[in-house]
Amino acid sequence: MPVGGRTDVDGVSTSERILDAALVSFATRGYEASSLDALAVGLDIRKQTILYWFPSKEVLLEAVIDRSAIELSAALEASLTTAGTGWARVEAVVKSVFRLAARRPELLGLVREMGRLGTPAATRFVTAVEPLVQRATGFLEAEMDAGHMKRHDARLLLLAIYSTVIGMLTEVEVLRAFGEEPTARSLVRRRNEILELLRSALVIDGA
Amino acid sequence: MPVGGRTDVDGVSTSERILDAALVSFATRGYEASSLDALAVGLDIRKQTILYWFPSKEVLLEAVIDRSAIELSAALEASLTTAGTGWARVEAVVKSVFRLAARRPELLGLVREMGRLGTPAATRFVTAVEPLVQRATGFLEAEMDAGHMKRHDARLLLLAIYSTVIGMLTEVEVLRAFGEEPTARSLVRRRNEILELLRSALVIDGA
DNA sequence: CGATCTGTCTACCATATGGTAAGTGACCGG
DNA sequence: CCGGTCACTTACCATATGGTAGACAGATCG
Repeated sequence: MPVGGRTDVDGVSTSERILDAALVSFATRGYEASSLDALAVGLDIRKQTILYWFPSKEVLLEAVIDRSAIELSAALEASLTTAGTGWARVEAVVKSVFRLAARRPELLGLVREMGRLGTPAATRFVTAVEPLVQRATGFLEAEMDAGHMKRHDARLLLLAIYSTVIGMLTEVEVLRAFGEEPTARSLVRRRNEILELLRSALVIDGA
Repeated sequence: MPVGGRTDVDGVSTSERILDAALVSFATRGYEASSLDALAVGLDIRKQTILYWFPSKEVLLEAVIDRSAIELSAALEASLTTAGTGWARVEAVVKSVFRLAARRPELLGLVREMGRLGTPAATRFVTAVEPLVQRATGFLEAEMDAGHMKRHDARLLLLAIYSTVIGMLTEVEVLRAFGEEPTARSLVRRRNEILELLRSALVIDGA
């Protein structure tokens, strides 16, 4: 899985450009529905160039997953580490996910695609992201033990938070049905609604 | 879109069997990734039989969408109509969605697939389901006005509820990452967690 | 009985797919 | 200046895809 190659004129190597395009396509159209031919055309490249860097479509998928898992983990680890305690920290993390969604929606889209690709692709991703889940549940449990938050099953709570955030970020068509246009303004409103929901579920009144 | 045909030995017409199989495939593998050939093999039928009932793959998709929208709407309208007021009603609806998810997970899966298929397929679905959204928001707003529930933006609240429920029901792989196996027992635990979350967000203490 | 209609089938086809084999030109160390 | 590697290419190929054309058997009906 060479992530190298000569840096192109615009400063991005071909293999990197391929990864970028593949991520977007896998995340929006789905892995099976994405074709190497279409990818190549979009990049103004011959299909064989793709197969030169990534000897098969499956290897390309793995490379996309690995890179995305790293990027995702990095962004979340960062926001999990910084900021205060208790509710402030939860708020910070949610906000950072929304920022990520605005900047690189494909990353969130890929997470959703994971469900479709069974073993081993999904396992690969799950394994890569699991430490993050551990950290997050650990944090939530500690805060609950310390009495800073209402008691919940930490793992299920995290799953619920995840579902809500990802759903409100990625279900564009459903959004339309609910009369929400996918604009930046709407994004902020959705973020605030989520935060309000979580607040009432987590914050202990009079603290 | 003939939904007729001679009723087969087992009491199910061929066109209906095709619709069933197509729904499952579209919902789990995705529309583009589903092939008529594979569908036919699974049904022990020749591909041309599919194309006899549904003259093209796209028409088949539309038929699947229409039928699913009807079934979905029926299930939800029912639970929206019955049961008490305020929180009890919200609880009833959520529970009915979980029941539906246990019985026919493909229906929920198809909803998620909608995001991928742009116009006109998604529009078709959105249009069919919109009245339901209207009813639901109307109900929520009335309850808030009557002071039975904490105030929220009804549409955004509904979107959040939807996201959480659908996410916790369909993201099997993410579930695995969170250490939740997709068993019936786990389903109940997830349902209860969601209900608890919504309770704290909606119920007015001491009412 | 013969004509027609209905449901399913066999026989094809153009195109798209992932992938193999074998080049081609630029650059680079000796 | 020359052999070799690197990045990318053209030339193919077997298979799978959605779809067309038309045959065939059984039911229906005048």
